[in-house]
Amino acid sequence: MTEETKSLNFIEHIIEEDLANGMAKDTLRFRFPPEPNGYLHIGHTKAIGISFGLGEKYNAPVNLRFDDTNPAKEEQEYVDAIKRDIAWLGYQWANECYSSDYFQQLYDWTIQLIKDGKAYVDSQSSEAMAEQKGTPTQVGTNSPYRNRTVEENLELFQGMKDGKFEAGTHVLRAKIDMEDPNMLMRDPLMYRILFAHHHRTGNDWCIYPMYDWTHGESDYIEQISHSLCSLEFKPHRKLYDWFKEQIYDYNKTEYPLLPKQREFARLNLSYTIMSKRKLLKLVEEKLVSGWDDPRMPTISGLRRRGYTPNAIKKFVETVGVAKRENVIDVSLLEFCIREDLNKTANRVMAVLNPVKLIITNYPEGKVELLDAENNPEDENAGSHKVPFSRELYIEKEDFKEDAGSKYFRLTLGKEVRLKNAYIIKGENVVKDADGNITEIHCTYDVDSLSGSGTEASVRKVKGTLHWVSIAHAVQAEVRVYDRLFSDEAPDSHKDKDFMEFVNPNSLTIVNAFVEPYLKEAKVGDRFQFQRLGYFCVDKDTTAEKLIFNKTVGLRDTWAKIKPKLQENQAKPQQKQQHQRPPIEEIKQLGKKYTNLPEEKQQIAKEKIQALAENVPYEDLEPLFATAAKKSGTRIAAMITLGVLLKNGQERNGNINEFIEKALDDKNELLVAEAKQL
RNA sequence: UGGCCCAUGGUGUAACUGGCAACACGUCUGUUUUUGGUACAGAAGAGUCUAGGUUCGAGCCCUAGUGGGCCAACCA
Repeated sequence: MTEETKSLNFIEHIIEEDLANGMAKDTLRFRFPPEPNGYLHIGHTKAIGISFGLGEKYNAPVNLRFDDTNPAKEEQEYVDAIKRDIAWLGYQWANECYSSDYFQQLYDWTIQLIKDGKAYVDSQSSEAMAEQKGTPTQVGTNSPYRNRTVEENLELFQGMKDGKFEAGTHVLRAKIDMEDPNMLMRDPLMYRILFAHHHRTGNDWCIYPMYDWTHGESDYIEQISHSLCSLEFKPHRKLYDWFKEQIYDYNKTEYPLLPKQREFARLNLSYTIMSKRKLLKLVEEKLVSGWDDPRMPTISGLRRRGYTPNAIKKFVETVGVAKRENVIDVSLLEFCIREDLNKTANRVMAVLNPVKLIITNYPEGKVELLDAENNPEDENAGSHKVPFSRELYIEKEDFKEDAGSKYFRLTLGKEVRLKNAYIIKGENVVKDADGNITEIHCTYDVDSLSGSGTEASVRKVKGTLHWVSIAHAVQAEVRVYDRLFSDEAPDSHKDKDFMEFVNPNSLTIVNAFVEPYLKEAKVGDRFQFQRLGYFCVDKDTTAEKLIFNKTVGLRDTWAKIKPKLQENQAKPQQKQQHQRPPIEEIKQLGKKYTNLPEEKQQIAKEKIQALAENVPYEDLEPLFATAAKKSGTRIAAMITLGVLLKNGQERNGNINEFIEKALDDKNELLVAEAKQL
């Protein structure tokens, strides 16, 4: 058994506890309840991963339930997209459910509640009701309609259902407690009149149930054991429980299990937004090409960008589940996709920013078909042929006339390897009138062909370049993406709208040259463009035109070195430490002082003494009052005091008292320090 | 002038109350390499928001403070 015991997250702990307390494993059941009012994004992926992941872990069913109680915002397009995305991620739902399927049941229960005096029709304006609701710090007051008779309520509610009233004239409210500190308990709305076409129920209803009433009861009807949602629903839990307890009496034999709502922190990603409303705005204002624009953090966008379900799942697994607000660094997402693609994507060569390279000693008109390994990480990936000739394209970035020793690429008089081909040496350059390099001339070592086994072929050269034969190159459009927002948290600024941070340069279209092998590529195929990054074939590709999306770049150490080299010449600069006051550091050192082994204690003492040089007496004095038992802190204070006294601090009553008290202490270390003073 | 939730390296998540707090990403070194990728080896970086308390012993329990989040849609 090499099974590694992974630590459980808090939700798994809850489930394990429930199981331990006698809950039958086969009653476990979960659900993912999106509202079909937009596309799913990477944040939803966490919720999906949690509930579907739990389903897999416990072999329990997971329902996909569309929370479709607001016909004004919801559309079939979104239902289809949501199903497509979840299926693409590789999850299978047990049942496809719709809250709207429960409208009748919900209605029947509502009649019961009215009869039991637990709900009433209110006929005020929304403004009047809002006023009576109070505020978070102020209790509410009862509606004048709160005590309508059951008969009157029944009749009015029937009228609402029958379409006898205009929208906004009446609502149905639960009768709970207008003084509850939780505002959701102050007679929440259960139904409103809405003359709108519903994507499933058409015009059958003109009253629609509200979220709290619908969601919890949908869970109950489906007998969901654990209803998991994000943190902002925590206050709803009290209402969730209230409704479910009222209903329980009506149907306990049919629906014996009471679901349990638990909340986790939603996922936030740096440099992007996670709000369907805001994403919709980007779509509507055409800042992106649609919900599936590869720059969008939607699942559809990520898919089109070239992300894989595995990478996304790994990502969600890695970020974990907890209750504190978090912002995940995009670098983690990028790590996950690179890790996956590194193992699975075939290597090819493509030049995005070309400059002509002529091998002057290579015969004109000669073409060789060279072997190119598809994937060094996968022995079974095979290889393909790549044509080589006298005139090639290489990246402009890969040549420099005057290069320093840190530059491993092509320069005059030095040798580099052309990937899968020969070793070449830079000879000279041809420039246009403006001084731009138009051609690079080089010579090649005839015996150095990759894989030929000759002595020359195994010579070590500093750099390896990718290239493509001009005569054989296929033109392709490459869409290179930068982050959609320039700010780390675009929607977290009170004073600025997230739209202000939209990066105007998030898309760059490049006309690239790719090796002919790519002519066969199909929409969705993923490749590594050697030395550049991962790319996938976009759905806009036609028979005439190949289009690639850049998924993510390779890790680029050179990109990090380059600016440093320039910087070093520019400025000497000393680095700014984030400084905490020295007394704070002393307190910290002191806290653990007594637990340290002797050797480390000595080091800590020296540190304290050094820090003490910069401690003003006013900072130290409060520490004299440290509780007797916190001897570590007192020792640190004593050491500090020693330094201060040495530096001319005068003794006073407080100081003497502190020393006296220390001399009487049972901690020997403290006594020793005190004696020295 | 309320209620609820949260607080652990730069980021995210762990840690049965018990030995100088672990893992991943990120950062930095080095080795290998026909990708300045990958892989491998290693390093730096927190002493767990603060103050009290309980305990022989607290990141974990209690109290208070501080900081952050959520709650006043006929949205979900």
